[in-house]
Amino acid sequence: MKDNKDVTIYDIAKKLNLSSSTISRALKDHKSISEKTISRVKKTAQEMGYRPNILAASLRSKNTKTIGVLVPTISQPFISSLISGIEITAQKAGYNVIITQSHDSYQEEVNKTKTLYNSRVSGVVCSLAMQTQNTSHFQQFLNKNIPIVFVDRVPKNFNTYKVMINNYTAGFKATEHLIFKGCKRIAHFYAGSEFGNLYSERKRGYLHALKKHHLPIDKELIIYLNEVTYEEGKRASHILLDLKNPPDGIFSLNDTTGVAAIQVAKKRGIKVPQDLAIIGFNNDPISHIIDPSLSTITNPAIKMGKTSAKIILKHFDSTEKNDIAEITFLNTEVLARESSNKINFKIS
Amino acid sequence: MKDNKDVTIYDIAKKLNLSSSTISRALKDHKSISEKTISRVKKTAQEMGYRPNILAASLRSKNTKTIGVLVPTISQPFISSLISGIEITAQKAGYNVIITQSHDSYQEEVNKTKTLYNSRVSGVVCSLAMQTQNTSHFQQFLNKNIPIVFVDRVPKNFNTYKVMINNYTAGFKATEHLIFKGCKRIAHFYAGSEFGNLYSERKRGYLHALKKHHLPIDKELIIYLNEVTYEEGKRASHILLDLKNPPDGIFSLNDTTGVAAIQVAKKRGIKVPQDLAIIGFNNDPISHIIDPSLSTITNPAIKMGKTSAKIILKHFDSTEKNDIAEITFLNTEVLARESSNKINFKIS
DNA sequence: TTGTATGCGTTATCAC
DNA sequence: GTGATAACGCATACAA
Repeated sequence: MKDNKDVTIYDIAKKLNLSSSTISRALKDHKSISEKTISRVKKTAQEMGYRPNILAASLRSKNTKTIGVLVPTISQPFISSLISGIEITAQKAGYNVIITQSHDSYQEEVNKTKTLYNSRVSGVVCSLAMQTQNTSHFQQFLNKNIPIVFVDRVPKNFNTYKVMINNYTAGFKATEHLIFKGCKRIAHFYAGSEFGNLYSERKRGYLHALKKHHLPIDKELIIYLNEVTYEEGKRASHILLDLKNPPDGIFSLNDTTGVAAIQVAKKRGIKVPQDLAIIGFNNDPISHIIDPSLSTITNPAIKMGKTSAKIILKHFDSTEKNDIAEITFLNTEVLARESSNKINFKIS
Repeated sequence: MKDNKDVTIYDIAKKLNLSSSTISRALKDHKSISEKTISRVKKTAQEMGYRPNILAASLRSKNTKTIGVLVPTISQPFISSLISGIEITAQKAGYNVIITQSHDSYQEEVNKTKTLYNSRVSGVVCSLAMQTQNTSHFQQFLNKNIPIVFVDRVPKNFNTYKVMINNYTAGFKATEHLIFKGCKRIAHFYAGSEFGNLYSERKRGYLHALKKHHLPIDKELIIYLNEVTYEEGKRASHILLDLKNPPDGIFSLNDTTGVAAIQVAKKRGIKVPQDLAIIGFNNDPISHIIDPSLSTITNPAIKMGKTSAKIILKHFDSTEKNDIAEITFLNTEVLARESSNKINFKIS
């Protein structure tokens, strides 16, 4: 019950008539220590209730065994799954995970990088804030050879590890899916700057699919969202449905806004998918709860997290730091559900 | 670009012809240092690119300024919002947040407490695993005077800080809401052990509401879920609707299973809320996406997180550690939506 | 195989 | 108002 002093390697050393360095080595299964000593040391360490002081170890070895995570907001299905994946892999390897949020603000992102930097994290996993236009605030990590993995929302011009899906291909597949279902006038929600290339890549895929299938590109069908929120999704949907010539399909940049589109359509008496087919992105829980269920593109959040953590761990093991610009692409799939289930006539 | 050595207070001291202790004090606005020196020191610290080594500081002062978080799973709306709240408050006070998950396993929870303990966190925020039956693994924190705040899923017999809602009252209110809407046979989903009193408290409120309004308690309407998952919610719903005398209302322990109930009912051609009124718990995003929208009980996740962090911070400031068993109750409200919107005849 | 000595960068306790 | 010095607990280069 008392605020006992911690047992140190010196205490163990004294008890066993050994030196502190022998204890230190024995506890780490150092080669040069005899089996017998090792087991003796470990046993008494156990008995004395020794716990290593990782602070001292970190100070000495200049390695905190901590991965810093910087994301827009924790409380989004995709992000929280991502973090979950990071945590699982990191813990297995004996690494702790520190989390910080930028709340999609550039300034907060800059501040939080400083926090992580000062916390001397061993590595960083980051998904950029929507506002972020340049990434000079991440340079400090590279200067110290601290690996940084960008995930999902990755910067365009910054040579480092990246884990992502091919948003261009995904956007293409999503749009083509609607085309295969018979849509002729497909609208699109996008957002963000050209810098964070995620949404603009999806848009590029969208445009290419239209072109490939000889469908006209109508600028009034391409709506820019100021934020990727439910409210903005509703606003955009109303704009589309107010058009003289409304769309018969929507490829939305995510599920939240896709769901908003379904609800607006339903409220206005427009049938989904018969009059309006919709496909979202991410496979959030809401996408299969909404009625009709929302077709979507899978986005492997947990796997992204695990992969990001693994890359960081691998970086520590390898001595050659050449492949630091490695980009890992994970697979996505079209998840066809009710919201796009029109007559299926495939153009081939 | 180089792996430069970090600037230390010694470097600043040398440059200014001062002692390292003066630098240390100046950087912390120590009273006994002159204004002039303080500003001189801070300026050159800035210029030299000094960053404090919090590892060394932590080692010396035995304070990591870190809050450890231990939750079942990060990727649940309620939990991720909770963490978000913790992070916001902690960061403002200069504290970092380490996250760990128990995945609702008792053994993992024990392991993760050890991880946090060895990481020498300054305080702990924890929501218990479903399986957890005893809390002796948390005793180590109290022994070291490390404050621990249990939140949402709190233990029954463990004297420490707790932040929660009054689940009994909430369960009562939810049930009474259905009664006011005209339900006569109200079913209930519950789960967990008696130890984690959260669900059993809700059940207690449910039972009391029935009693108060002279409705019979029918055991076949009270279904135990092995897990609080969508699948279990579906299984339970089918059991209920297979009954000779099925219920006309369900109070579900959370929104996920409440949504499952709505979907099962719809699939079986049972009208919600006319034939079956349903109320959930938590106000998860899915609850207002489902059609008909799910009435629910609000559960202030972000506020719980912020409150938990504040309690820990307050604990550090206060010298008297008497009120360590303080329990904070946050408010909940009935959110009446479509799934319970039957004819409204109030019994008073 | 084990021991000795030193430093990691702070903070705190004296002393002046 | 400032300085010298000793911890904090561990890891490692160098000796033995």
